[in-house]
Amino acid sequence: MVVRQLDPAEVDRVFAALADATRRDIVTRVLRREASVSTLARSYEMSFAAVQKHVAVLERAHLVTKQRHGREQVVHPDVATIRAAARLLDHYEELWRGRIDRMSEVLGDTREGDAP
Amino acid sequence: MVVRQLDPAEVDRVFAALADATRRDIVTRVLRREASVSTLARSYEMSFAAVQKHVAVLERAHLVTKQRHGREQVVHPDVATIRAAARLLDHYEELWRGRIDRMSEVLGDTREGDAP
DNA sequence: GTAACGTGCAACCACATGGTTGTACGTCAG
DNA sequence: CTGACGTACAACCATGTGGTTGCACGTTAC
Repeated sequence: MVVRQLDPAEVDRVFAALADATRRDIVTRVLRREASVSTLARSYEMSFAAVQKHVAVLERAHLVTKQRHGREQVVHPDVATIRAAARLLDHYEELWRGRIDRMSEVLGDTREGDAP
Repeated sequence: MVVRQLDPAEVDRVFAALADATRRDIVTRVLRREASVSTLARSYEMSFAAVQKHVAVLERAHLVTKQRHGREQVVHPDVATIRAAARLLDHYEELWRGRIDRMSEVLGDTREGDAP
């Protein structure tokens, strides 16, 4: 499967967006079922405007999209971006694996390496 | 394999730490080969103190550890945390998959669902 | 038409972040 | 011993972030 590549500035936005528990909760909620901004807002102990801002941050990071439906704005997840972020972290693990392999090579050690 | 669970506050710190290109570069560098703080500092167009702060942020997020070696402080990666973050994003994808399955069930649609 | 609802946006505030410079201290080389 | 190196830490500044309140505007319900 082809995963869209994110440029560094977009990676910044994605991880920054995920660095807040409320926003992560919004993502998990709309992954289960899309919801309007006001519906989401009722779930949290903060103002509507605050939730609106969180959704805007997620939208700028391309983690969610909004779709107008009458007077409501329905929030949908953008799984491609989540997948791209997951693959980036997987890539870090592969780097680590690569280092283990190089070390094993040097040491003449054929054991399957893993994190210490 | 068992992946250590991160509490929400730690997830905050991990993603916040990864939301900076310099810090991501530091992580990739020490994944390939551990390096002292001063060695890292020479690679970037900023002061030693700035790099030192970036390393401190990564350390607070448990993405790296420091190990004193003489007068040098050697930075090592903490792959367990990277793995935990990757698994968290994988979990989001599974939620999405779960929703697709529920939708398919309701619709009587047996096609393998994927992101639109 | 009117009232309530959902949204967008601006102004404001407290606080964290990313950078700087400067100072101090332990360690290693000569 | 002395000097250079690597580090730690504090003070400072500009900017971004997470929250608030208030207001304006389109949409739906009655």
